[in-house]
Amino acid sequence: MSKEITPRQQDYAQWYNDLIIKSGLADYSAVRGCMVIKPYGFALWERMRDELDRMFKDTGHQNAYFPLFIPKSFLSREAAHVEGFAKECAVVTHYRLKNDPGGAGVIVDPEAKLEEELIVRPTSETIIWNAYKDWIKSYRDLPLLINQWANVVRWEMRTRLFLRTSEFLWQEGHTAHATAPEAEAEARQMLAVYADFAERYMALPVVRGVKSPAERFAGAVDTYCIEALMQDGKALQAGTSHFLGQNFAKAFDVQFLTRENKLEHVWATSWGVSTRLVGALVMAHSDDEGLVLPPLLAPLQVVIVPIWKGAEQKALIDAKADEISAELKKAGIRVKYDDSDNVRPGWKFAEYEMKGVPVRIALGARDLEQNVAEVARRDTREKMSLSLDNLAARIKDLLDDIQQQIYRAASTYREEHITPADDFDTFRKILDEKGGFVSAHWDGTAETETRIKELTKATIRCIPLDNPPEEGKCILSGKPSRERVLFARAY
RNA sequence: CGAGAAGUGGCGCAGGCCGGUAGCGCACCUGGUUUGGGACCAGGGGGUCGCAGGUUCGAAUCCUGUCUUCUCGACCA
Repeated sequence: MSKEITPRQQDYAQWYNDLIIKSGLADYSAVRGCMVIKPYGFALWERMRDELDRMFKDTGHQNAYFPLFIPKSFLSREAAHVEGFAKECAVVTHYRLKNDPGGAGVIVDPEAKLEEELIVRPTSETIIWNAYKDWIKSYRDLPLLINQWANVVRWEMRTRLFLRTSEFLWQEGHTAHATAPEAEAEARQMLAVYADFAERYMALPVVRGVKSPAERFAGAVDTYCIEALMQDGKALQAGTSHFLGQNFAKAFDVQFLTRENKLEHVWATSWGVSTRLVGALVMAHSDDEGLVLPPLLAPLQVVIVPIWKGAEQKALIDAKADEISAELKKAGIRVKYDDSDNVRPGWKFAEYEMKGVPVRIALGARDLEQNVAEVARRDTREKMSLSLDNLAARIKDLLDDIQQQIYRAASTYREEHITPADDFDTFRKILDEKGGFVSAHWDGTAETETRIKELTKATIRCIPLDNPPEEGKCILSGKPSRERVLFARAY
C-alpha cells in the first residue's frame, strides 16, 4: 500500500494535486488561492466533522457562532497575536458599490468608506474574547467551553489544495477557566481528543507533543500539537491545542469574582483542526491507483457493481443487489448500487478505486448461479469470492479489518521513519535521503533552531509529550541537552 | 516581491526556427455492436490560437508591449 518514498518533492506535489482533482474531492476556484470543495470532498469533511463534533460534545463543549468580521482595533489588543497574524489578512474598507458614471461597470463607492476597517477573521480569539468579557462575571460562569465551526481567511502567498488555501474551513474551540491547571488540563484533553480521532478514525498515527517557543501560536503560553508523517517523508501538523495563559483575558479584560470574592483574570485555551485533515488523509494512505480511505470516514463504504448481458440477467442481478444493499444498510453500512449503463464495469472498478471506496462487490450472472459475489478490498486490492449467505456480517468484518490494516501500514511506515541522529552530518543525510522524523538533541535555543532550519529546511516539529529524559549534546552547537526533540521537513 | 516556464475547441497537447485552408488525443452528439479491469466501428458538432499594437499581399507562427496562470523561494493550519 505505501508508495515509493523517493519521488522528488515536485513529483509528489503533482501526484497529490492530480489525485485531489481526479478523485473529485476539490478543484481550484476562480478566486486565486481558494478552492472549491466538491460534493465528494465535502462528504468526507462532513464525516470528519460529525465525528469530531460528537467528541467535543462528549467532553462537555457547546457550539456557537461569532462574526466573520473583526474590527481592526481588536487585533492590536494582544501584542504577540498582532505580530503573528497582522500581515496576512483580508481587509474590508468599504461597504458599498455603485455604477461607474464613466461606464466602467461597478466600482467601489468612495463615499462608502468605513471609519474603522474590518478584518476577515484569520482566527477568532479576539472577537470571541471581546464577547466573553460580557459573558463571564463569576466563577459560577466557568468553565466556559465553546466551539465554533467556521471559515477563516489567511492571505497565503502560495497555496495547495486542502493543505494551505486562502480560505479554509475549521473548528476552533475557545475555553475559559478559573485556574491555570484547569486550562492546562483542557488544552491537553483536547490534544488527546485530536490524537484519538486521528488514530482511530483517520487511521493516522500521530506524535503528541509540545511546540518549541519559535513554533508556538501567536499569543500562546504553550502550543500542543499532533504531528503526522506523510508518504513523501514530510511532516504535517494535523492539529493544535493552545494553553493561552491569561494573555487574552488581560488583553480583553475578562475578569471574574472567585468564591472568595476576589477579582481575577480567567485562564484560556484554544484548539483547532481544519480541512487540512482531508489533505493529511489523502497523503497518508493513497497509492498510485488513487485514494485509500479508512472505512470509518469513507463517505461510501461499499459499492456494488452489476455485470450483465441482456435485460433478463439485469433484472435478476438488480433483485439480488437490492437485497444485499438492504442487508448492508441494515447493518449500518454506507452502500451504493451503481447500475449506470453509460460506462462499463472496468471503468467503474477504476473509478471507485480512484475514489477510495474501501470495498467493491461485483455481481454477475456467473456469481448468482454459484450464490457468491466477487468482493475486492481497496487497501490491498485483494479479490475474494464470498458466499451471498450472511454477506453483511462478512463485509462488516472486512471493513473493520481494512480500517486496522490501513492504520498498521501507516504505523509501520511511521515507526521506520523516526530515526535518531547524533551528529550533524548524519542528521542532514537522513533528511536528504530517507526523510521522516529525525530524533536529535537540541540545546533549547531559538538561534540553534533557526540555524538548523536555514541549513536543512528542517524545523522542530515537537518535543514529544512522553519523551524520556536523556543526557546528550546538541546536534549543532554541541551544548548539553536533556532530551531529544523531533525534527522534520514539514508542510 | 525575486527566479524559471506556459497561454491554441470543455480538458491535455502538437504546430512556431522555415509566415500560405488550424490539427491530434480525451470528452461531447447520432447510429450500431458490446459489457468479469478504464470497449469498438462509422458519422458529426465545437476554436477570430491570452490581449493590444507593429512588419507583411498574407501572422497561431516574426517584432514590441501588456495581462494572466503555474512551478520554485519569502509566509503558514
